[in-house]
Amino acid sequence: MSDSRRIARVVLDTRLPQLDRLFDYIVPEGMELTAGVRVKVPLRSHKNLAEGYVVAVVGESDHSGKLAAVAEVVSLVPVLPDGLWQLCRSVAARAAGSPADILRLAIPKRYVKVEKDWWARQQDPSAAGEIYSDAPELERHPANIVESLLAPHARNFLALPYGMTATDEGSPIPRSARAIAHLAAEALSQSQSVIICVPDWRDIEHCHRALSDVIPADHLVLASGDQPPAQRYGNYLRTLESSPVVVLGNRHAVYSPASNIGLLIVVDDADSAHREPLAPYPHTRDVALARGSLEGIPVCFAGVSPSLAVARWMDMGYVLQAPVAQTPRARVIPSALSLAGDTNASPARLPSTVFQAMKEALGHGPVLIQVFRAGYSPGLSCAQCKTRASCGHCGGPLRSEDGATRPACSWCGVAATAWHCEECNGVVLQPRGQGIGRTISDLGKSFPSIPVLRSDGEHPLSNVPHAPALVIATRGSEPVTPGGFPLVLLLDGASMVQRSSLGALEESLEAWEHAISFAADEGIVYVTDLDGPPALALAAGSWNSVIRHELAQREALRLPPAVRIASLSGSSRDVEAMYENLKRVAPGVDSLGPVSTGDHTVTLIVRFSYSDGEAVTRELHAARHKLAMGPRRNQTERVRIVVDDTAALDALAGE
DNA sequence: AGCACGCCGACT
DNA sequence: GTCGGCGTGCTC
Repeated sequence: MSDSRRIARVVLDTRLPQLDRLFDYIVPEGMELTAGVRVKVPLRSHKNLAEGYVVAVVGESDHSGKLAAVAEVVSLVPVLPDGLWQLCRSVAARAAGSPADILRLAIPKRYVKVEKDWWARQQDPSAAGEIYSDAPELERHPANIVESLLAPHARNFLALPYGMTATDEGSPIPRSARAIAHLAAEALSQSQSVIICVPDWRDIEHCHRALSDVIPADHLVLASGDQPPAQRYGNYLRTLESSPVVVLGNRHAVYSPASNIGLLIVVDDADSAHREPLAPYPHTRDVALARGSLEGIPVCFAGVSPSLAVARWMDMGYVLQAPVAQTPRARVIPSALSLAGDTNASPARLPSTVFQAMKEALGHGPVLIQVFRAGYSPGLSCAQCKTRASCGHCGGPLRSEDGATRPACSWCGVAATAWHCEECNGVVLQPRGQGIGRTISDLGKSFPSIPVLRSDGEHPLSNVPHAPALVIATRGSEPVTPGGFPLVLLLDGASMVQRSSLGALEESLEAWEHAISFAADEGIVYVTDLDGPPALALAAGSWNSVIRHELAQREALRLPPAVRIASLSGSSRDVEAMYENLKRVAPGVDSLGPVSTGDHTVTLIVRFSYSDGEAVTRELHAARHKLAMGPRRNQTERVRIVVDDTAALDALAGE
């Protein structure tokens, strides 16, 4: 028999590292099957079927043993095109993980009914969508910018404008969203697809409104992790069609298999929502670059200011800064939070100038108050000895949500009923530090006739009317208002930027600039409790010197993004052994730690250069494989490996 | 993960 | 004699 036989190479949809390779199966005579389709295949026994995807159909197998046959084609839809498969392999390799884990992020769960409807529509030629011809009256980016952004293999940073504008229907949207929408429309008018990855649903909402003005509905597709799964699958199927689309979504959208992609846009890549929370934790920024180089797709990072990583790439000439016109930015004034003894302090303990400005602004519009985090105070401590209060259950920090309810642990949520201090046996808790919530409740009392609107992660507001109100929002949850806020208050600046986290500066910067961009053009922004270079940079609207300084420091200290890292956690012996192996394949690596992270486990952070990246991640992947294959007397994996794990660095740096 | 294969203790 | 424990290894 021979040349006529077909062999399907299958990647299994499994979480097991030991099955992380391709398996060959005979395609039974007469079975309809192409590369990219979902299949069921026998594994080890003939009644045990595993799901997988056909990666290729070939004539020969290099497997010496006997081949089993594909048991079933789940559906004929080629949900895993070759380009996506190559991308998943590349991303997995970089993170020392399995392609199957990336596939699970990229391809949504199948919905039979949705797929049947879509399939029927595909077979019906009369239902074909119109060809998109030209965008209506675009506020055009200068042609040379568009040209350089859309050039094959281009990598750019696009500085987005500040301030608010409105859709055709009059709902307020940030100018940045409109700038992105118009860029997408330009590419679509050249029959090219565009992928836009934004951090969260709020940005999706803004961009969607902006896009709806310039893109026909049947060329606009949402690809977001938090939409209903059936709808997500339907949208995924739409992107498999050949007509160009604009795909708007969160970090999952970066994998979208849209055809003829002309531009891949990553918005606000400093936002932590771009870091995938599932193993192997790929970052949209890295996936985008991998895709750019694999497929020759131009990549554009966009934001009101660049992330550290992008700033570094610009320094290296790896990413170019797209030239854009200067846009108006609200006036930013840093001011110190008044202390209790300050005679000029307002009732809300704000400097009297700020208080006066609020009074004035509240005469004709809403005032936005950005707070660092939810909750009444940043933590509780023993009233007697001032030791930080921790949970008797798990040792996590105790918090009191609004100052009135019983304190609870912010890690495990257990209420602290009969709390007593570990140090001095005191039983009285008091708020630690200033407590933003207190400032806010004081503010509320100072303006008794003004309504207070709250917006946080759990109860977000997307729009507030342009009417007097105190709008209190946690960072990232700020609503917009028509024309922008006449006054914005950024509270608690120092504690935001002084956290020990490696991302503190970057995240602070992004949160502040975001809030500033929601202000009116003629608006004023006060930042409380912040001084030094960040305050100057915020006032001047230029972070250049602060970012350069930070990058130089990271370079000197050998910290990301100047180097790459991986964390190894497990028994001291296993971790050390793995580290020694790594040093053999890449002599340039060095380490931080090990530090003890729980009973009998230590965490070691391995630092390696970008040029060693391939060797190091390959070795880590092999080590993971070996661990899975080895004896399993202890159910849990013996060493936990996380590549580019900056959270581990934070945990190591300060408790 | 499952599931088969394999090599020691108690059973009709 | 063989039924079945779970320790070890492999899955096209």
